[in-house]
Amino acid sequence: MYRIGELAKACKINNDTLRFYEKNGLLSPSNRSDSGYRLYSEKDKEILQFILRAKGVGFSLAEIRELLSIEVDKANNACADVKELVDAKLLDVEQKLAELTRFQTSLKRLSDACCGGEKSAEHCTILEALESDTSQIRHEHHHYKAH
Amino acid sequence: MYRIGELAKACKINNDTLRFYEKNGLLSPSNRSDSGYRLYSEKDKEILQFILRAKGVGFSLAEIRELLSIEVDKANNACADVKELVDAKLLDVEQKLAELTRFQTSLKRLSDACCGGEKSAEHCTILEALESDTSQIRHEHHHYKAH
DNA sequence: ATAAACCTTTGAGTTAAGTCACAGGTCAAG
DNA sequence: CTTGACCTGTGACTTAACTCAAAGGTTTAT
Ligand SMILES: [Zn+2]
Ligand SMILES: [Zn+2]
Ligand SMILES: [Zn+2]
Ligand SMILES: [Zn+2]
Repeated sequence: MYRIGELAKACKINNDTLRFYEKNGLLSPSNRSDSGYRLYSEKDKEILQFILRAKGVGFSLAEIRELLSIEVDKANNACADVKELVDAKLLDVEQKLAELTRFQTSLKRLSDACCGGEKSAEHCTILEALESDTSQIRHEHHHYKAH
Repeated sequence: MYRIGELAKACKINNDTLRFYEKNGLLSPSNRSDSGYRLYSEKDKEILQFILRAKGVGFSLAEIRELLSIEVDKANNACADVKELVDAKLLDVEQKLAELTRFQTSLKRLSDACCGGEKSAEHCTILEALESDTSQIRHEHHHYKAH
């Protein structure tokens, strides 16, 4: 049996995180000591590691709660159920990737068009691009590489 | 001069968003009517569009505040200052991309290893991977493509 | 003149995943 | 027997970017 600080240290998380997971229905200690201290079993530790691994591949706590509810009753759940959760998350991640990739492309274009020199920003192509309607950025900078 | 609702509608945002931007030092209307209504000028509208475009390439409001402070005093700022903001954001975006890509890789590997069938999840490779220490996922699923 | 649509301010709620502060109880060592 | 490390519960705070509610004043149209 681990006390809260022992388990937290072993898994490199904060004691409060463990209390937080308990409050949010992810992991409750199997026992309490006479004086009310939380006592976690090996099995509890395994569940915690499950949670941390799931976090490590991008699952939110709400999603992990779903995974856990399947975990504890594998017999009455199908592979399909598990895979569905993974595939939904994958879609989610890919949508975020798509948005970030758009940001990256735009930012790169902005950065590349700007000379980055020490003279006045009065004609900086980045500011011009943000001021104007066009989403296209002119790659000719009238003081490009010059200043 | 636009009243708040007119400008909001023209730019497809919520009235409250405009009030929020004002409270947060991003955009204050140039005028008020006798009865206290906000009155936005064409110039104000352009600043709002600047803000929305900057949001569109991924900048946070705090970052946009910095961009705006350069915008209003271009003469005393250099291209370098602007480019620095863009490059910092680019780095930021690329770090987030890296993390999401790691998630994507892991999730794909998990998904690919699971048969997704309708039989019991008792031996689902996804759950096994999350239960076990190994970050490697065995691609042999003892009921892979079978069930 | 009255209803509808619009505006004002203030302040609270939302989401996610914790983190921290407080006041006090418990346990082991010396 | 006292110190220090640990534990308890409750509840407030954090970040970001809004969004909504309430109570009331203004404008416009009919
Ligand atoms: Zn330049
Ligand atoms: Zn520039
Ligand atoms: Zn299967
Ligand atoms: Zn499976």
